Amino acid sequence: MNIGRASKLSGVSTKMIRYYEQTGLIPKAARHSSGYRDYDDADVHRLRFIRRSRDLGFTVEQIGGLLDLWSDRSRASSDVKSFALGHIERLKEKMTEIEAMVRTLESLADHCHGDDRPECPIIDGLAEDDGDSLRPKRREPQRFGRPGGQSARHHGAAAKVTL
Amino acid sequence: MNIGRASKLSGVSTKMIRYYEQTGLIPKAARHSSGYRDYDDADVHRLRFIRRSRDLGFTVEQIGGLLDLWSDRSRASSDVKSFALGHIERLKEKMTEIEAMVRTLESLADHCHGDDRPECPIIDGLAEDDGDSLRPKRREPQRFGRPGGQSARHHGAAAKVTL
DNA sequence: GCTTGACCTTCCCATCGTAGGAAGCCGCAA
DNA sequence: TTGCGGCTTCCTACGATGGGAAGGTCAAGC
Repeated sequence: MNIGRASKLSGVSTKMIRYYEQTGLIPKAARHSSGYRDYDDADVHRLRFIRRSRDLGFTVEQIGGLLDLWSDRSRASSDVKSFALGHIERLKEKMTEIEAMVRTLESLADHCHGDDRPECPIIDGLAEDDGDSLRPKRREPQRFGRPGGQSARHHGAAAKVTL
Repeated sequence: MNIGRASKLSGVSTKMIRYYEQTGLIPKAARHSSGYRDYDDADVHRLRFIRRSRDLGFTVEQIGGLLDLWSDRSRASSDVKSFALGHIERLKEKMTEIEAMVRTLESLADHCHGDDRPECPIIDGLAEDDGDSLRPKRREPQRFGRPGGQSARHHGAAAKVTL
């Protein structure tokens, strides 16, 4: 079958199929005499595998590993499982980062009247001229030296999350 | 001050400072006679604002909007608030997507023995040859026609999340 | 003075996954 | 034969970031 058919059956765009071939994720497709790529059911099956893996957040590189695990009939299921668990961990880290952003933003938004006046704690929070924490807004003048409790640096500045 | 100093004070890399200037997010910096860029405290302040906004997951384009809101002294706080709330919504969507991935992966991993035998429901789930749902794995042969309850399509295939 | 090293400049390239488009060939049907 | 839709390759872009090369500048130490 042609690439368009394989694309429809697998849910992977033709652009991506060619890209995966080019980068070596999948082997070079057979060719008709016309030069058209030719795919069979096994190819489509693999493309589906790839699409599902992408849907689960694996990078293309990781999918290379998954494909190896798939075709390696003698590998242990523990190999796959640790791969998956590692990925789950990474996903959870992302969630934690985003969660921190949401919490920070919500705490800022909570204090914003959201009316037609210009004063706005959200913008003020972003514009604050102290260090990295944009949170508890300890605006009281005198308290220098580290306070006793749990105040500072609760969830300041998460790492990159690539939205 | 030079760009390196501004970078250290703001937490924005020199590369990024030049990039922000180039793309118009920040105005072109003043120059010394030597050609070196020259920054003042207000510039650093703005860079901090940008960095904090990035840390909260805003795109550079959105930060352009935030900077406008910041400098527009007559804008309503509701403008800022809706901006922020919209962003919070987008972040929560991302979280939901990632959450779905995690749930799917965990349900697959839960059924994987993770020992030295090769059988692995995780790989099998990715390789399944039916539609898009990679879940309840209703492998029983005979049950055609849609089953009664809540079975299929629970959380198959989230959209792009750009990990 | 001159050297050295840290800092600055611009310009180009790579990343990652995906998409758009141009120019041109192929296949099939009317 | 014409025409259209599909296929080919090649180039471009995105968004944010970093790496690095080739060369100019500055300040400190001799």
